[in-house]
Amino acid sequence: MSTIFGSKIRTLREEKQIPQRQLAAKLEIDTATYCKIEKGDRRAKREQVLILADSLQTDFKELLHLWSADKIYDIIAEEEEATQILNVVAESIVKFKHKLTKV
Amino acid sequence: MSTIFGSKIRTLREEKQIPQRQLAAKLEIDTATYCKIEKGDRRAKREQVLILADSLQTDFKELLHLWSADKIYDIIAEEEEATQILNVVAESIVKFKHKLTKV
DNA sequence: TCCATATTTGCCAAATAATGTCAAGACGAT
DNA sequence: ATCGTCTTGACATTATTTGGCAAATATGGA
Repeated sequence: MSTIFGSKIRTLREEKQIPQRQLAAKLEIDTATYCKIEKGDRRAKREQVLILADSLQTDFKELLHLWSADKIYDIIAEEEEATQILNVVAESIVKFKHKLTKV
Repeated sequence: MSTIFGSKIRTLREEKQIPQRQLAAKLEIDTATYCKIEKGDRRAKREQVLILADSLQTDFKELLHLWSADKIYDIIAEEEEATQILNVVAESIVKFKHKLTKV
C-alpha cells in the first residue's frame, strides 16, 4: 500500500516536524485523508502536489515525478516483464517527439 | 485518441480480413464497442487481450505489452518530462527486484 | 497513571470515471 | 436503393475513487 510519493512527503514532513493537521489544512482536507495520502491509500490531486511542494519547501517537479511514477507503478506492478513494458512506452515517446520535431 | 494497441489489432485484423463483427462476437461485446477499442476510446479488458491474441494469431505477451503501454502513456502524456518519470519508475522496479532477490 | 495530541482505520455516501448498448449516420460496393 | 461494414454521440449502468466522520490506536508529557 505504500507509495514513493507518500514516503517522500512523510519524510519531508517529519524532517521539518510539521504535524499532518497542518498540511491537511493547507490542502483543505481531513487529517484522516491526509494520513491516507501519506500511507498511499488515497492519491493526492495534481494541484495538491503543488501545494505540498510549496509547504514542504521542496522541488515541485521532482515531487510530481514521484507522484506520476506511483500511478504508473500501479499499472505494471501487476504485470511481469514490467521493464519491457516501460521500453515500449519509452519507444513510443521517442517516436512521438520525433514526429513533433518534423512538423 | 488512437492507441498503439488499437492500431495494432486493427492492422492485424485487416491483414487477415476479418470483420469487426467477428471479433466483437468472440469478445461478447457490441461491434460499436469493439470499434471503439480499435479507435482507442474504449479500453479492452485484460482477458479480452488474450482472446484477441488468440483470434488474431499473434503473440499474447507482445499484445499485452502494447496494451499496458497505452495505459501508461495516458498518464505521462499529460506531463512534460515523460522520460524522466519513466526513469523514476524503472529505478523503483530495479530496487523492488533487488529486494526480492535478497529475501 | 491520566490526559492531550497525533496518527490511523473502517465504513459510508457522494462524486467521478469507465463501460456497453442503442440508434442513427457515413461510406463503398453491387 | 440496398447490403454490409464501420463509426459516432447520447445515454444508462456499473465500477472505482474520493473525503469525511467516528472510533481506535499510538505517542509523549506531567
